[in-house]
Amino acid sequence: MKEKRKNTNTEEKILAAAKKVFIAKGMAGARMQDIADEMGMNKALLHYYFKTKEQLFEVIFKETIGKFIPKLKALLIADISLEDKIKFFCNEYIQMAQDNPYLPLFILNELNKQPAQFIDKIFSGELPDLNKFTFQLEQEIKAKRIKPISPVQLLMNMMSMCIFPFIAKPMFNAVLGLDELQFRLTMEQRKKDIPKFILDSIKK
Amino acid sequence: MKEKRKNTNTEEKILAAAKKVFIAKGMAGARMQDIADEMGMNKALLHYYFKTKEQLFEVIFKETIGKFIPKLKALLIADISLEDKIKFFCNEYIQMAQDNPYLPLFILNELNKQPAQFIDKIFSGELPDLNKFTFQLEQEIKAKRIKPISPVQLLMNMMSMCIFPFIAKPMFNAVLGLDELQFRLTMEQRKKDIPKFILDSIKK
DNA sequence: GTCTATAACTCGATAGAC
DNA sequence: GTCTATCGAGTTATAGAC
Repeated sequence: MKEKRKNTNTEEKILAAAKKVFIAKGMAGARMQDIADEMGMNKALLHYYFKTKEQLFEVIFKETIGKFIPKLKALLIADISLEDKIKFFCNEYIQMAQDNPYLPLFILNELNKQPAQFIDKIFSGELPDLNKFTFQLEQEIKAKRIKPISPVQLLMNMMSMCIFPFIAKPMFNAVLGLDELQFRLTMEQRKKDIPKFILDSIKK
Repeated sequence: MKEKRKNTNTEEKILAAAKKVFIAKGMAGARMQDIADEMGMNKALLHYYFKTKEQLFEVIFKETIGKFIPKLKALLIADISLEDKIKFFCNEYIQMAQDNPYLPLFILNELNKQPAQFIDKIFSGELPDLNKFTFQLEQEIKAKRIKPISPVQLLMNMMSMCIFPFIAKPMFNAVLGLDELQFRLTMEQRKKDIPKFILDSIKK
């Protein structure tokens, strides 16, 4: 009983420390020693609970991405207006990146290394359903409420504007002369600015 | 004479092999062994021509990126209308990515590993001058020809929409159901669509 | 369960033969 | 100039004491 309790407790501490380190340094950059230091215990223990570094990472990754993807899938088929969909989408996307700054670049790297397998993994074998979104868009266009635009171009624009700044953050900070705080505020602002930018462009 | 010829020849072979490997795996992920294998010779030779891995990387890097950045810097301060600037910028950016499909992700990875040094390297110590662009934008806003928008948000939007699709290509291809050809055509289309999308959004 | 010590491995770099 | 063999630093993983 006592062992079980301790076990669980330590396991959680490891996961918390590992998440912090993995997010800060990425899978390749993270050292098992860093994780041990972060939790104030020793390396060997990590291997006792999670056989390999790979395995430990896998657990963290699945937990982080596992919550986010279903949310996005659900949003695409939700029963709300196109305008709200765009607003919620940008908000969720940017918030996720703010909470997990290292994740986007990591995902893109894995994606490019093993496209098919990786897509299968993150979407759990079921790609998001775009029919509803496409249909909504077509309806708005037919009703002359928005200008003609393909769902492909619209989705590309929306996702790009939300995520790319996080990946290229050091460059933006340097070129645009932002510090950490200003960057954070800029991205906070973009939760509203991107939907507005998009809607200003497509609305008639 | 013979040695000199051989020397140059081998050096070029090394550079070609190294470029391939570095771009595919990044500085940290690349192995000297991989490069040696790629050119069908042995590791020690690499160190004979380029003392360290770092040095070899440096040469490749400068050659690859060295052509593109000055073009962009020049464009920002060019004496053309804001509208044309946006059009040319998107065109150049997308064309570069089409010609070097692996370069964007490579650059972003290196950027995130060693932000300060990397920025110094790619901009050769001199950051792009945004004053002219900012001034032009302000003029247009004052003249009520375009809606208020900060240069930061505008540049972020523009760069994001041009580059991100190349980095996330496998995901877009899967989710949006595109094949290689359709993707290429989509990006070709975006050379015109992105400027239009931006201008539709900000023009009054 | 947790620790210390160390084995096992990876990889950049060098020595030295040809 | 090119090769084989090996060193040495850094890191993951394991053995074994407590």
